[in-house]
Amino acid sequence: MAKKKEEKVSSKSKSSSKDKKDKKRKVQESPAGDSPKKKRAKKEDEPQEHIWKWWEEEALEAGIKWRTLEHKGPMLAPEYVRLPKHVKFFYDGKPMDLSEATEEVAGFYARMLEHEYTSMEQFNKNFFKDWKKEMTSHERDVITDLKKCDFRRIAEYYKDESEKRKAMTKEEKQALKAEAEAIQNEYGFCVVDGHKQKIANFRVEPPGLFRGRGQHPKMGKLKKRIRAEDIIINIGKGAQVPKPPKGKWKEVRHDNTVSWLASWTENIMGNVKYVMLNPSSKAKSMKDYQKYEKARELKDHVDKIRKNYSEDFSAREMAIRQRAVALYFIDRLALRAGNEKDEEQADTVGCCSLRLEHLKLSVEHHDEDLNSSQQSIIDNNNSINGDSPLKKVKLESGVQNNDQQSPSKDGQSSPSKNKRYMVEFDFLGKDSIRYQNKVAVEKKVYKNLILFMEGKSPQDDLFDRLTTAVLNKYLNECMDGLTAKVFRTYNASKTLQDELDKRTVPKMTLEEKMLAYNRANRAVAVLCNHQRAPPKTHDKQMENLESKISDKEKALKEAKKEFKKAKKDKDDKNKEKFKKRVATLENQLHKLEIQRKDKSENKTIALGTSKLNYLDPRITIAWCKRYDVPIEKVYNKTQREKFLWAIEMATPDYRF
DNA sequence: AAACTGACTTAGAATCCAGGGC
DNA sequence: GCCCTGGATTCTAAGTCAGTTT
Repeated sequence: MAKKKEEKVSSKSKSSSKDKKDKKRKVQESPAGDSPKKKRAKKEDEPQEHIWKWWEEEALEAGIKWRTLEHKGPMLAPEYVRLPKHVKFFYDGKPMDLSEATEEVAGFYARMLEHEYTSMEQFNKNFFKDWKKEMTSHERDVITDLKKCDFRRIAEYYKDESEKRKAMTKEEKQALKAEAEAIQNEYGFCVVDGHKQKIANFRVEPPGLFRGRGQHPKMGKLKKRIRAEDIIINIGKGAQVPKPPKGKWKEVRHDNTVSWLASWTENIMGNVKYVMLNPSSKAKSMKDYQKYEKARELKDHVDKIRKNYSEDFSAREMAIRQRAVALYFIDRLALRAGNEKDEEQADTVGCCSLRLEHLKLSVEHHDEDLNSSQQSIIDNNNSINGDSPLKKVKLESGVQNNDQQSPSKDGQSSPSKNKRYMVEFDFLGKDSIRYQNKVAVEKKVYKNLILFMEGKSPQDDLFDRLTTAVLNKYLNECMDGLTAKVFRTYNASKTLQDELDKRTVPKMTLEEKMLAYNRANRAVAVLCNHQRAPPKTHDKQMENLESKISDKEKALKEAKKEFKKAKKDKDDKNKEKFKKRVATLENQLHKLEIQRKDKSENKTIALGTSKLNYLDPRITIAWCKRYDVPIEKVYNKTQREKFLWAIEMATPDYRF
């Protein structure tokens, strides 16, 4: 199947690039194909009418993002529709009519009533304060206590509405779908340098209550409605400027050094928000490609860089030692750079912003025992070219690096003592995701950490002489364009490549190959600490699987019995029959068991983020081609669109 | 050199929806 | 044919990092 796609996209024709008007349509791909158009009613086939083979074109000059740009502007959020008269808000037990603005904001809160946000003090405090600002002076006089507010009727109303939507007839749903499609076609695309490109987010964010992650000081604040007057349109000089549905744009500009189509400033954090292109677009794809090329470039420099920072562990200047140790963490543990943050944001950290309270040091005295080194860093570091990232040590909760960990055999150790210098990290990182990891580090690193901590309090910065700017400036001297985040990309992709090499054997079944792939992917997700809340249904899902498995086991047992019986009876016909059945059942059971492993190992690990942002897609595609795994097995439609450039470029022997 | 601003990538949760099992 | 589950998609917050301003 992967074949078909290849042909469609294939660019063997050197002539290339002028095939702009390439009208070739999926529908007529194979006149011989015996499935004419019976699938009409089905979802329209992949709409690749035209593929922009930008990789065969000459690049635009540095800093220029486009030559021409046309679009219809963003779609504004629908106007607020008032509640029916009978849907009442109650204050202190009594129904109360609200002004339009007050009612709208009440509705935002009502819709979140089920959510635990509404039980958080900070959220309620912020909400109430902002809500009051929307009230008339009369309302403000009456409504003085959030606890006396009863939003339940409003919440019910919205719930009913969404139930109604779900219960609509087929025709109604169809109509709605058609409408959505029309909107997508109208606003969802733009034209860049003559090529139609999909837009990622053509709808401006609707008003609502701000939901920060973690302990966000601004949670619950009112996110204001964005009007045309707030929006800057960026568009080609010659292009027709879209008309706002109401009012005027804040500004129309023609800046081809940026890639966004529209922008506005959001009122909570004061950040600029942008309308940008979809990942499948040339602009995004090319950046993606360059990102991985940059990471590959690091391969040629990383040995030197590691040697340098190891030497810098003993530098005279404290700032340099700090830089070295921070870099060591970034490199070996795939930590993020860690910019400073202010009090207006959740308290989270990355490498450079670590505080003393985020790490604990300890020395462990181990009997000489090579087995126990399975997850320590030491073996990596002590060997001259230990070049794989440090693995996590299992802490209380984590789902860890799965199968083949040979349990270390205690006891048979020699009496010689072996000191291990341990650092235990525990901090909240991006999105307030907890990073917990205990690793053995080099002695020099350990001694430096003690030095950096001397005379400080827990809330003080570990690296007080270091900022991300300083670090990145240094990195840029090591290699052109090198920054802290390149290490994450590099280590992630390298890990995938190594793990796939290690885990795949040609004779594996497709399912086994997929398990191997997922495990390789998982190793990366663990490295990068990509977590997710365990799906609410996880336990039930596991139960379901278990019962399927035990059913299958029963059936298998039964079949085996029958087989034996037939054999004894010399009943050749049945013998054959049950032999076959046993084989299929065994096969099915095996698949189920693989599924079980996969699912349970995935409980709290999110594979998507690394797949989408850290793993050079060419590694995956080459693996697919080499081991005859259909690309559809690893990448869904959206992902195939995003990685089209890689599908096109990667040969079976591609290596990161 | 610190603070600020802007542009862009990376992130997990929420919501949507299709297709497999009954 | 209907319902439920789980993957796909959407959403937007939260990072990184460079350039500019103070």
